[in-house]
Amino acid sequence: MATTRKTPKTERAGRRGAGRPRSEQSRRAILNATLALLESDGYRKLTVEAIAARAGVGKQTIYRWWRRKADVVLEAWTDAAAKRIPEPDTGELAGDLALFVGETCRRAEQSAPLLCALMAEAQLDEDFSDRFGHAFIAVRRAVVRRILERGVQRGELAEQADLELLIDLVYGPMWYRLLNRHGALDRAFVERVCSAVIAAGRLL
Amino acid sequence: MATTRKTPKTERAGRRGAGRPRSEQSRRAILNATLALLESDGYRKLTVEAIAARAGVGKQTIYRWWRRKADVVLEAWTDAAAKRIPEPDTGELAGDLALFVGETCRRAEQSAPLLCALMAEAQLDEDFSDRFGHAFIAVRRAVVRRILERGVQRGELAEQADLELLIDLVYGPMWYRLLNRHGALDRAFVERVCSAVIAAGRLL
Amino acid sequence: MATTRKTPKTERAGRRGAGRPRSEQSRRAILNATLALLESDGYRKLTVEAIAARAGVGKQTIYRWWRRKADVVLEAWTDAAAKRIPEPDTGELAGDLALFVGETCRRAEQSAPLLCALMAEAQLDEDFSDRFGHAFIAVRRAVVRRILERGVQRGELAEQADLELLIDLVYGPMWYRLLNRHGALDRAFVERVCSAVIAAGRLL
Amino acid sequence: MATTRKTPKTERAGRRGAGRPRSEQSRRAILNATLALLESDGYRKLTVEAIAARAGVGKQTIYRWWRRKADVVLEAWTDAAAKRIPEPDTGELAGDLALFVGETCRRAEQSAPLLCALMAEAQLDEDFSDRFGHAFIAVRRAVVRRILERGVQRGELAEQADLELLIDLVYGPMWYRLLNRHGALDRAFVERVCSAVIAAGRLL
DNA sequence: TCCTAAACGAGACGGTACGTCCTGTCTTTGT
DNA sequence: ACAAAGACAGGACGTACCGTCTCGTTTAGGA
Repeated sequence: MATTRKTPKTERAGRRGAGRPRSEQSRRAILNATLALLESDGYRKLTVEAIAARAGVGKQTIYRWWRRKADVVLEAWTDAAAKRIPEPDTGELAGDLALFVGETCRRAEQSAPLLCALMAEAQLDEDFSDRFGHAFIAVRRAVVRRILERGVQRGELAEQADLELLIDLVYGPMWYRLLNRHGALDRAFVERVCSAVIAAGRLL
Repeated sequence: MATTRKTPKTERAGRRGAGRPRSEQSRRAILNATLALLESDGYRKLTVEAIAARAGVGKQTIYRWWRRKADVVLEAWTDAAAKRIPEPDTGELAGDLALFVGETCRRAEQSAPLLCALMAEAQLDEDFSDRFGHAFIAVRRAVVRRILERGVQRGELAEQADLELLIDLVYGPMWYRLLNRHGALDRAFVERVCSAVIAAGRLL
Repeated sequence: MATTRKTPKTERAGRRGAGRPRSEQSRRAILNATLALLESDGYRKLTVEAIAARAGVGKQTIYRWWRRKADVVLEAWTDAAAKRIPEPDTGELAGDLALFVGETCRRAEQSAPLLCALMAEAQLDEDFSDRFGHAFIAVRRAVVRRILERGVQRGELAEQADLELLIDLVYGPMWYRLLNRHGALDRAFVERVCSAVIAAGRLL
Repeated sequence: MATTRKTPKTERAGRRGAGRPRSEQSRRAILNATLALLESDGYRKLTVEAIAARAGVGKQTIYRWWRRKADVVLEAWTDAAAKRIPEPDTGELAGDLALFVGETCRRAEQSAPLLCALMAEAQLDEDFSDRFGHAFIAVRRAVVRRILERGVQRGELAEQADLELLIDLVYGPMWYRLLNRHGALDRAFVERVCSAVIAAGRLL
């Protein structure tokens, strides 16, 4: 996904200017250490110092490539869950939606603490908020938008349906449950959310 | 709202034991300083030390009455936006919902940064999460639940409608927009969310 | 000796205003830790972090009261070698000088590494240089000056003798040997330096 | 002066094996940058990184040819003040001493900060201390020794005079004033030091 | 003329210590 | 007994340099 880096001097692509190149090994070590620490201690206790120590790396090497802790986490998670959720195309809105929302919820529930921590960080840092919004939220919204657009073309949704709102109906309840932990993202939840979205999309 | 205090020694009511009573003046100063700092610098930079300094108060006085920073913020906001949203009862689901959701969104948009900070804090602190969930989220969900239940009784919603899910459809998109700032909580949003909720609630 | 402190807020004397008073226990712990570490590892390896750790003290507590490492060392040494060298007054210049220079050399040789480190630090830091010059060098020069002045009064030295230069003849060779380690500060050295000073002081 | 180098592979002389030869241009740039930085910021802030940056040179190029920062400084100064002080031989001790001490003080006062920095470094680094002692201090002491020895031969000094001590009387006060900045190395100082040395040397 | 080898600039690397900031607790004096 | 003041132990922060290590490039002989 390539969360934007600091690009310290070199232009990132093209002219592999002078100087020792970035160590892929260190990058991996940092990302792995981050995931391991997240797993064992949670985001609150995750410190840059701990990551550096666990990865056997200087702190500077972290700060050189990531602006803040949350960026490391974002990249670590992105890297780990690299395989995108396949964009389904069953030829029918209900099917597409069920598949996609189902898979999304399944994965979200697995990574719940991490996702919540990222969302929290986005609230505390303007800069990370942007990165998170663009690299993460927006990408996922786009997938749903395409699914819905196909539904409009097939006449399964109203011509003038407010797609942005429908997308919010898909992701809103999911995040709301994730963040507040008052309900599971189970099969029933998925079914009903999908039904609600389709019902709402049929109205003008 | 009475966010749970530490109630340091005295049982809060009854025997107003000896000793200097709590200074209401300090309490106000702390709450005001908190709001002022939140406004000017954002939650990230809000520190207990800064609050104490701004309020002209010892740090201990803060720790004596609130367990953590977020509790102060919660009380500050509760205090400021004290007047509850009236629970409407127009005799019709659509009307009740429109009134309540409209007013909720209006207020939420005003206090957006503060609400987001509280939600963020809830992700980072188990303990505060509980308090936030019970004192805040749950209370507001209950209002919507009562509105919906009246709708069921009047036959405006299906008998077996999943009220929990409908509540999520009310609050989910709102929080989602608040947290991600990708859309406004305007009149159109309110209308369409209400329609969607009602439409979904008519399905089995 | 009271190397000038930062005097953090309170005026140091007089109105012992509110607030927790400075912990004498921490001060002692810091000074002791400093001496112990100096002894075992030398000045080069002496770090503020190590002092704090060894003393069981927060780094802040060190920085609150001393501006830099060398100030701690200066105070630690001053404190330890507190007992001043007695200012001799035998009624005869040769005797006074022999006693004082002898004792000074004896002690200097004992604390050689520490003294050299302080002198080195004074070269690297303008600010410490002043403190060292006034709190240390000047005090010791004054003692010699008084001894010499009594010699002048008794007619043992020329009326117009350049006392400043004579003092340099006393301390110069001593420091020179300390810093360069090319000769001992032994009995012979003391005797000959004293003779030289007196001989020089008899010339116009 | 040839401060000992690392002699990186090549034996320095003889078989100038293959490979790119050392860049005299870089050497000059490093030495100049060092002097410039010393002048503007003082020794404390003189870092290898800063020298490299200012000289437009890789850090490695510095480490390849000098073991530590102080060695660079030593060579920079040696290079700049390259012309040795001529060893005077007027046929008379007083004259020789006056000439040599006068010129030495004149130059020392010019380079005072640099000399003090070198002396400081010698206190902090065992290894550099040796190099400094042998390449610098000892050389200068030898000159004075020869002057004094001629004085002994001519009968201007006592046969058994302690020459080592006399040398300390020459250099000690000078260094002492340089390091403590409590007095100038002016004409009067030179005269009186010389007189004192001769007077002391006449004693047994 | 090419080949080999060392030195070059650049700059990333693992580290260490820095000096600052904030937390939550404590110990005073003052009311 | 509470409050303001402020020192305390602790711990993480982000930065500065250290001395080492690759890189790709340059500059000499020697083949």
